[in-house]
Amino acid sequence: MPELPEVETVRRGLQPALEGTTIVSVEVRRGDLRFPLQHDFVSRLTGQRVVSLSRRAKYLLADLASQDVLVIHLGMSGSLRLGAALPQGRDEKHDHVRFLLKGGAMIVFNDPRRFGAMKVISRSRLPHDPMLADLGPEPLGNAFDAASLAQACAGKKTSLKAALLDQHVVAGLGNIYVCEALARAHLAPQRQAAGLALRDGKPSAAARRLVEAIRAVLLEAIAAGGSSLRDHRQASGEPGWFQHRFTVYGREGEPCLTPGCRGRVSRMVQNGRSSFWCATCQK
DNA sequence: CAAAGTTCCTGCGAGC
DNA sequence: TGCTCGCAGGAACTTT
Repeated sequence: MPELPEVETVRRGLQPALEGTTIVSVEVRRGDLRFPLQHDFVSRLTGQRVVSLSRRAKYLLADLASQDVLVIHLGMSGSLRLGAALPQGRDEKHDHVRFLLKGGAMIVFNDPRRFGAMKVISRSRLPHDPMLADLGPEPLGNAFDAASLAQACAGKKTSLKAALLDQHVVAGLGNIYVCEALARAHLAPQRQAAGLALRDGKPSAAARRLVEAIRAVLLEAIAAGGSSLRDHRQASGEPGWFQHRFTVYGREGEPCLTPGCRGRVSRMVQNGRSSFWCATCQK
């Protein structure tokens, strides 16, 4: 499941092949992704030079010389791979879009569940596009700190878990990294989000711990090439390695890894999603 | 308005 | 062994 670290890993893998290169042709094998590809998707990309490849939350943004931007979201099971080799367990039938680049390289969008999305948007309209307009701050950016997180959670009646999954609060986290960040911050997922709110104008210690935990877990995961459960691969085809460093995700019944804690990892369902946590050290 | 529920889709693993 | 079934989940959309 590509969350921010997985998307960033893909971005770094593709950047050298893509930046400064021209898209020679685009082959659409299945255009019915999360929503259908635009009618002029191919024509707006063909012959265009890619100026840069960047990322916003879980979105990849390929800036084109034409002032258009190709926006890509990998959804649940999407991947972008470089070259022709098919990753293990992948079927060519899920290769939905192939980009042939000048020089002969190819980038392939593969997505069994077709929850992914692609769209070409003019650069000037990008900030107003519904996909990106309402996203919260980048968790690794300067705008995200304990005060802003507390502000975003103020008055929320939902759980902390639900708030962190809400892309308006902070953009780029998914189920795995929310579980991991809460474990590191020793905060229970079912805690009220509003409990992080400012106290006497200052962010709570919990908010500060949480921001640091989010940052740390994302940076470590990026350094490890992301997490590969079923789907994610680095652009090279290599799996990421961070799944071996999960402290709670997928570890129901196993011992808590917090030093000195004798608890075990529990699982519960919140808003239809699994939360893994240690009831002993997450309060 | 906010929050919870539903939906999209397919592969996989558990259980019979 | 081979089948069915439930689960996984991001985000848009619908309902409460």
